[in-house]
Amino acid sequence: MDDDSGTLPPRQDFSGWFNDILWRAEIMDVRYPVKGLYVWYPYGFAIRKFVYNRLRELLDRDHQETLFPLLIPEQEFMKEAEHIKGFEDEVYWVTHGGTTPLDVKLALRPTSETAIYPMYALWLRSHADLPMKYYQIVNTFRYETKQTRPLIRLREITSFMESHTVHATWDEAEAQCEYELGLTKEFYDGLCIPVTISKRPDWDKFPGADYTIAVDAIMPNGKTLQIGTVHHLGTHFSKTFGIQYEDKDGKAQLANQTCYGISERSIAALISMHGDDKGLILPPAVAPVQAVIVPITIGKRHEDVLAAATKLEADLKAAGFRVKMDTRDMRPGAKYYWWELRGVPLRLELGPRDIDAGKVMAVKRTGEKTSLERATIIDGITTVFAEITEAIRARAEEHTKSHLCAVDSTDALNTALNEGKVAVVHWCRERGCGDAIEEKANSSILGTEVRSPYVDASDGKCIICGKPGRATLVGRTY
RNA sequence: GGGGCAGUAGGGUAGCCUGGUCCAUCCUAGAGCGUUUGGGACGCUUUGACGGCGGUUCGAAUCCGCCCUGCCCCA
Repeated sequence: MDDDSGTLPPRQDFSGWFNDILWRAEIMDVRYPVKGLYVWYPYGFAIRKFVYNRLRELLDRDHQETLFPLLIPEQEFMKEAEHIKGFEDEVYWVTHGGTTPLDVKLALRPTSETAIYPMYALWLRSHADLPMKYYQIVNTFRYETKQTRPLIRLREITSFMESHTVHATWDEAEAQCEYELGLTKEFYDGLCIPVTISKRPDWDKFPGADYTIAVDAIMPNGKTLQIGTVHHLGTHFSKTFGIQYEDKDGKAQLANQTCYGISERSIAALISMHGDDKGLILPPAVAPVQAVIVPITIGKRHEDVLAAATKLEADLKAAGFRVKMDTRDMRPGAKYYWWELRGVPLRLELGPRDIDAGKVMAVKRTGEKTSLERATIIDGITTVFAEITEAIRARAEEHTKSHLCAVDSTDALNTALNEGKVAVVHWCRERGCGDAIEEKANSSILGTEVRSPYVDASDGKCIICGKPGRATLVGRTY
C-alpha cells in the first residue's frame, strides 16, 4: 500500500521499529548463529566509536584506563558470597584447555570485580595510594535466561565500561558515587538523552553493594531501560579480597570501594530515543557522518557542480566536520531517504542554482530547510548543528516529561502504566508494600530518592499502607 | 520462569494439512547493459533458497524426532 515509505515499521510499533532499524541502518546483525550474540555492522560500530570516545573523554578527567583479563579463576570468583549468589546462574565456565580438563575452572567475567580486586589488594599499600580510580571497556558474558535482545539483553555484552574506585572512607566513596552520577548525566546529556536517577530498592541492588543508584531512560513505548548504575560497595569486597592500606598512624584499614557501569544499552537508548518514522536521528556530536553533501548534477553542468561539491567537502573536512559527498549514481531523492534512515543530522544540497546564488541548501534531519551562504558556510553549519542538537534534546525532554506522572492509588498506577507511562508513587519502603505495588500493577519499583526535573520528590502517604512514604519511581522495565 | 508463533535467495511471502512434475513469486536485494537524475526513475538480461542433524520413503520444503536461532504474549 504505502510502498513509498519503505518498509520500516512506524514508531508506534516501537518493538518492530527497533528490530528493523538495526539492520536497515546497518547497526547490528542479529543473524549470528549463537543466541544472545550479535554482530556490529561497521556503521553501528562507528556510532559506538563516537559515543565511547565521549565516554572515555569524560572518564579520563579523573580515572585511568586499564585492562584486566577475561578469565577469572573459580576460587577468586567464589570468594564473595552475595556476589556469587547474584551471578552464579549466569556464568559461562571454561572447563577445558583443548582436550585437557582444567584443574581450576575459569569463569568468563560477567563483571570484573573478582578479576580486579585481588590485584587491587596487591597494588594498595598506603593511604598515599588512594584514591585509586581505574576503568576498563571490555566485553562480558552472562548466560541470560530471559529473552535476549540486541543492544539490550545480551549474552555477550560487547561494550561494558566498568569503573572501579578505591577510597579511604565510606564518605569519600559516597562522594565518588555522586561524582560518577554527574559524569553519567553529562554523558547522556551529550547524547540528548534525559534520564531519571533513583536509588534501587535493597532487593534489587548490585550483589555485594551497600546501595545502588541507577540511571534509567524512558523508551518510546514507555518502558524504562536501565542505562547506567553506580554502586557503593562499602567494605564488602575489601574484606574478602584483603584490600587494605596503612593509614597515617601505620594502622591497617579496610578500603571503601565503588564501581559503576555503562554498556551498549547507551546505544540502544540513543537510537530509540531520537528516531522517527524515517529512521535514526543522530545528534551531530556522535554521528559518524555529520553532514552529507548531495551534488545535484544535471546535464552539462555536471562537472561544475561536482567540482564545487568537492571543494565544499574539502573545506568542511578541513574545518573538522565529518562530511561525506554522495556521488553514487542514484537519484537525489533516493539518496535523501538513504541518509535520513541512517540518521545523518544535516544534508547539504548543492546544485547549479545554488552555485549561481552563492548558497548551499541545508536540510536538517529534524525537519527544517535553510539556505546557507557559501562564503560563511563553516559558521553557518556550526550554528545549524547547535540548532539540531537543541531540537533533538527538546524533543527527548518533552517525551520524557510527558511520560512521567504522579499517581496516588494502585488503580491509577495501573492505568498510568497501561498508557505507557512511568509513575511516581509514595511508598513506605517496606518490602511487603513494595511487592504489593509490583504485583498489583505488574510493574517494577525503580527506586526512591528520585532525581529528575519532572518529578516532585516530596514525601507522602504510602499508596498501600498509608504510612509516611517517599516518592518512588514505578515502571515497566526492559 | 511459563506459553505461543515462526525459520524458504539480501528482504518479504506462497507452497506444508493431502510427499512426486514443468516456472515458485514479489521487492527499496545482487550482477550487467542502456535511457535517466532539484524527494524513493525505468526497460531488458541475469544470479540466487527450502535453519541444522537424524529418521520414514522409490522419492521430503512438506511427515516424525532432536537441536539451533528469531520474534510475540503472560508472570
